[in-house]
Amino acid sequence: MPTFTLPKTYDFATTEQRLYRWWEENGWFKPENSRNPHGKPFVISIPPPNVTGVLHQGHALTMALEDLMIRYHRMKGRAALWVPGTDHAGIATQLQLERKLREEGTSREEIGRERFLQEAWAWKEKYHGRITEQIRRLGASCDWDRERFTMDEGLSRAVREAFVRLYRMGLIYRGERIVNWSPGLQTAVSDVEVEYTDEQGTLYYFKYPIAGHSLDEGPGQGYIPVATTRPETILGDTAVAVHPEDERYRHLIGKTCLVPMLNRPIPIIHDTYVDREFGTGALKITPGHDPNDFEIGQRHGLPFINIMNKDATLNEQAGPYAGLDRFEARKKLWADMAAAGMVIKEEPYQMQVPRAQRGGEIIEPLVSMQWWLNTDGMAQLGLAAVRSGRIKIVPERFTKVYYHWLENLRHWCLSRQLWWGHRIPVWYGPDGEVFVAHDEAEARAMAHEHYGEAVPLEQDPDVLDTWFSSGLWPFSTLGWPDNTPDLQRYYPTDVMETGYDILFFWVSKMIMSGLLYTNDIPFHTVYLHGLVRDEKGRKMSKTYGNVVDPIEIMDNYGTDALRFTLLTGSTPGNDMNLSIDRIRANRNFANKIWNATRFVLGNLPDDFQFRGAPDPDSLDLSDRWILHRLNRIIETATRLIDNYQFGEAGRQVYEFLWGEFADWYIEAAKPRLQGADPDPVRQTLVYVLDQTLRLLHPFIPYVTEELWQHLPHVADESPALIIAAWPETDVRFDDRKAAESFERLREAVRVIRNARSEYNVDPGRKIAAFIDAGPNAAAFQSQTAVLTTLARLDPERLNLGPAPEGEKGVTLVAGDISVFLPLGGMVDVEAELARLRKQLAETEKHLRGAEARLANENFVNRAPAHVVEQARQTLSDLRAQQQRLIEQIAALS
RNA sequence: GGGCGAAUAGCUCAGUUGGCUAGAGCGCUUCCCUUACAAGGAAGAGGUCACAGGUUCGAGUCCUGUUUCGCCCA
Repeated sequence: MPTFTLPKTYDFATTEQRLYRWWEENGWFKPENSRNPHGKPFVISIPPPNVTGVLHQGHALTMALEDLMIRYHRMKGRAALWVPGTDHAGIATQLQLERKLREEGTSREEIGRERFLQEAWAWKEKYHGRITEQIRRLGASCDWDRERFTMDEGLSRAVREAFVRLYRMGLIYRGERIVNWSPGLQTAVSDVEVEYTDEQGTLYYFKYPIAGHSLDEGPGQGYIPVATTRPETILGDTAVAVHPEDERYRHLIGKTCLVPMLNRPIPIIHDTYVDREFGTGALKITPGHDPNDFEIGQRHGLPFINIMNKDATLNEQAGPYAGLDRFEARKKLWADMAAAGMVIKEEPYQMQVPRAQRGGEIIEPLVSMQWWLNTDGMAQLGLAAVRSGRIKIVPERFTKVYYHWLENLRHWCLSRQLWWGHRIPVWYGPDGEVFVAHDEAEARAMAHEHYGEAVPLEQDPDVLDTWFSSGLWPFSTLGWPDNTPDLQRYYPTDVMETGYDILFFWVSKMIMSGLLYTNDIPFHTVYLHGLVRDEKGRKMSKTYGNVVDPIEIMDNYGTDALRFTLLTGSTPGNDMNLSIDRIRANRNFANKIWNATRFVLGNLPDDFQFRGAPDPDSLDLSDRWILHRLNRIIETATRLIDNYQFGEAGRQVYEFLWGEFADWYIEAAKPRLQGADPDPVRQTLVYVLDQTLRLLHPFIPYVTEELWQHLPHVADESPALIIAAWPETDVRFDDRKAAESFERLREAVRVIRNARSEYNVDPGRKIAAFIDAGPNAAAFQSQTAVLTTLARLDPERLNLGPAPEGEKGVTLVAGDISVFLPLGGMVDVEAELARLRKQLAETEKHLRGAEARLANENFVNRAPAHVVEQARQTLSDLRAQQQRLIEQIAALS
């Protein structure tokens, strides 16, 4: 009968690549080939992974979520477009490359900028394929013809255009301010690229000598006691500050101190910023090397002294300490001060140490000349877009975090002293005159205009922060600044899905720049997912060795298992712990679907004609039940996905397919397939399976597509599941009564199975049964074959009616159904009585609760009608059950 | 210091307009290689939903406070 055979287990390894290629070759990832090519688009821009990076679970989760949305909307008939691409990741990539150069015994300085960039592009070309290949493996249905790279010519033009516009709007300026300096990378980094870690440090207490006095005169006379965590910065002090109301030091205000070892005179000033409780209550002020001191310095007109070179060694301002590394200088200075009698004490101190997000080295605050973006106005735009509801953040609680961040946003340091990135479009004339232009030709023209003759120009050596270009991503990838057809059709995009950890880095910047350049929101919804941790909740890291490699998981368990685990194991905005056990379980789920399909296919004749939705008049009770349930699950899954409750949607369909379709409907179908008229059950099997595969496709695209290809279809059906229509409920199949009757039948089967197990009835043995189904008698009558199969009853000895008088056996009660199994000698009457009395007691307990609830007028009046109705139903069920139990006990006693 | 999240079965987690006798997977116990699937099937044990109050006819779900853990910001 079967037209072919499928292997016993699902072999994902031979399936995945083949299907992905097939989808892609047929152009089904392109919006132009959707069912409604001119319909409403649904667009996602991929969060571009680092072009030289490798796939980790965070990417896998991102891709799973975005592919789910894209596939769902594609099936719903939207022209779905997922724009893929990669990021040049300035710092990360440059770090990699410099490491490589070091291994080769050279350095970027040695080979020079031009060769370095050649190497960088070669490096990018080499690794670009790896990450995009890995994204493909995850089944990501993005339109590769539209792939972009942040340093493409087009996107680079967008970056220059954005910079020039901002400059001409007066929002970009060059200024000497305090920055976060990364000595290893020798570049400035922005505030968000600094992470603060709690570390055990030391608080150094020392004597700040007062000019004209001797240390021997003691505190308040000869010196003022000061504490610091970074003694080397003493060399850059330009004041000592005390609180104006601090009685201990008030008399010293206006006097002069001498910087230890340098003897540079500095004033003692007062400022309410000083915390009298902290340390000694007197604060050394180093405007050149501390952000807070910088502000105090500006307030008081203090000079700032830069004591450091770019590599964090001290410069000539540090006098005898010039040339020393910052930490050596700390040691040496402290030792010298001790020798000079200036040291008071050292205390262990828990401090927050600023470290580079990339690389982890200690960040050094220092003053330097950089390009800055005044974000004040943009921040207001970004705030308004979310406050007004034009942009929605899911989960909603992150809006508060977003607001707080934008409300306190400081100017953004745009320039990086790196080579890999977008060169800042600024040219300088011989006298330092600044020309900001789209390209060199324009700059020359401007310079010519300015000087009245051609002069040599020099371009700013720095590049822009990577996030400056990724901030343009949703529209630069569609062609901006040109008003391309893609930009017109697909912008604004719909959903920005990414990790909550880059809300500040990226999401906020896209919103601000989108509003500024395109005068529109870049997307209407921000969906934020959490971090993927190991199964014990630890952050995955190479040093811990607890990294669960997604590639390895896909090799061992298949892409669908990984995707389903990530999708159903996470809730929006919350971290998830990824466990292999769960992946294995979901691999088994794929196999279950596989085998359910094998069963269905194996029971279709060669000439089977699938007619789509079954004819309601031909249906049996079990068909009506499963079709009613299918309607409910379509409703639920659709609603949940529309509400971004992807995990719950997946779990619900899983339950439906395994717990209802496979465990019950297929089992109930077996006897009918051997019966006189198997066509209705075949039609229903195929129909429900087809619809369920559709519901699962966005979660587990491979196994569903593979199986769907084997299913029979109606004539005008789409060639592939990927572009097939998302299921819709069919009101003809809403049949609550049938569904409830079948639930009763399941209940009856369950109690019989339970009794068989309790009494150790041989699993193979077919037993007699008397089933009194009360109001469901007719429904049960139609299902005798199902009953006998599922409960392993002897068809000859199945009686749909009350139990015989006086026979020994087991009585089972479930609601208004009672079942009698004449197990004769196996039964201990006393034990039976005890069991029934126990069940009666339990029933009556619930009964009292149900009665009390309904006796409460407030409940009946205030609760919604369906809840009251439900309660009444429960009550009547419990009463029927009580009645049956009382009867049975009486019969046995 | 401010903000946010988590706390539910031995373990990992669901449970979103408050309406169940609180669910799943794994693990555990018993039985079954029944012609879709042993990556499986059947039955079962296991939970005062962190704690204390409150709102409500009704709280795992809402409010207040407390404890523990985690994250973000300063």
